[in-house]
Amino acid sequence: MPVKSEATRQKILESALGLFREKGFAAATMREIATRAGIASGLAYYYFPSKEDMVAAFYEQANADLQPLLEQVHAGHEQFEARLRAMVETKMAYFAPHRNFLGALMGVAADPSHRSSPFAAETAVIREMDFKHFNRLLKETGTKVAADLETLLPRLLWFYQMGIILFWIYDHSERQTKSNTLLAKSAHIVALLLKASGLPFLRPARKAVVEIAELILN
Amino acid sequence: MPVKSEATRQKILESALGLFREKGFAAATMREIATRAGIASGLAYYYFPSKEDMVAAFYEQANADLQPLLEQVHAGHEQFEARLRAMVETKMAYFAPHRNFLGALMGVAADPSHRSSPFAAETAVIREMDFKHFNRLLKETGTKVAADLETLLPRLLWFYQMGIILFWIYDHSERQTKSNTLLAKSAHIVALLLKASGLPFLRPARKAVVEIAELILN
DNA sequence: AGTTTGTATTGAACGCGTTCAAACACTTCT
DNA sequence: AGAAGTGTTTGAACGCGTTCAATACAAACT
Repeated sequence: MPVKSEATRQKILESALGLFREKGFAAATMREIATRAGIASGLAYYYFPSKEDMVAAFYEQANADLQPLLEQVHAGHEQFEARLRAMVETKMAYFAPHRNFLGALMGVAADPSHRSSPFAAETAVIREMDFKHFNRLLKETGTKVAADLETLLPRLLWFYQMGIILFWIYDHSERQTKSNTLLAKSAHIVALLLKASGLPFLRPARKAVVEIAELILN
Repeated sequence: MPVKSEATRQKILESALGLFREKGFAAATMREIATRAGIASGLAYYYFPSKEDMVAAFYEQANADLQPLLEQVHAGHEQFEARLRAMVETKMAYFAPHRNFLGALMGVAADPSHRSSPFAAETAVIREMDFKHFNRLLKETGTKVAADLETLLPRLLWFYQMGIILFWIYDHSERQTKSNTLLAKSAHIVALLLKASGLPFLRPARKAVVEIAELILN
């Protein structure tokens, strides 16, 4: 019966994430995680391939938790810019208690070959779900762009979001006000750019951007 | 006498960088580094605070080596776009033998609180030297931009360069052709943008970009 | 009822980066 | 020459993430 087993897995994960939040990823030792979970030191490896894979579990948990919240965001905002902002704000708010922990982690984030990087193959499922939300953002707010941009845009917006969140993680300003300003101003620019991207005389510029974006994303 | 001491330091550094290049940062153990350098396992810590600080020494070495090469680049290119490309190409060429090693490292690169991140306080000196080269690029190629942009531009170009190099490090395409295309196309766009940035009707757009750049850079 | 089979759990052991008291080497002073 | 001091070097030891043979447990079969 996998019931007993699943309970143990949860105990370990809770213990781990709690300690990660309290003292950061590096300072939380596997032995301490095991002690708090009330198990032997080796058992965590029966459920998780490594310490880092616990982070992957955290991402999955977070992703699942965020779905209903994003649903509310979609329902609550008609305009592109407002909804885009709300989407990113929602994620920041959700991750806020884990901000330090994410900071300790992000060491690893830029490396796509790393399991717990948001760019890694292992996190593809979560990424795809995110793409879908940006797709929905475009569709439901009636944001029309040229066909060549349309395919790329969800992924470009996802990159944009990752950039903002990365900045937020390392934002040392009081109550992260800088991040909020950055989000507000940049979201406005994104909205303006999308509106402008259809203008006939900007076609060459758009083509150039699309070319580069395709190079990077494919 | 620091003569003997400096020789030991060099032996250790050579051994370390050699092993880093051959098997990557993680796989090269301190004990193996010590063995190859012909010293006791603990001695490396007399010269370097940690394994990671050997990487800092590598950056410093690379930075020093690159100065005369960049000098040549300045001398060899009159036009902004050509010189910008050559600057980045020169760095890629220099780091090419260490590409894998850099990849293994970049895990840590995004984290500014990390000693061996290019964004860290510890690497500020090297960064400043780089800023100077971009300053020179602007001055010597007679690239004039509006005053509000001028102060920020060297740092923005540095960011641009870091982005390209980051892409290059993880570029799995044959002989990194994608990176070269990206560099060529993006350098062209940068040049066009700078020319366009002075146009009167683009003033609001420039202001918006400057505002965001100041938020991020300060 | 015992026996087998498969899963869940233990804790000692491994190699890693790092620390540190002790030993060594080399000047400098008496 | 010896003592004292200072700068190098050693290697055992520590705590870490991780592995794994051994064990406990629980259900299924005879």
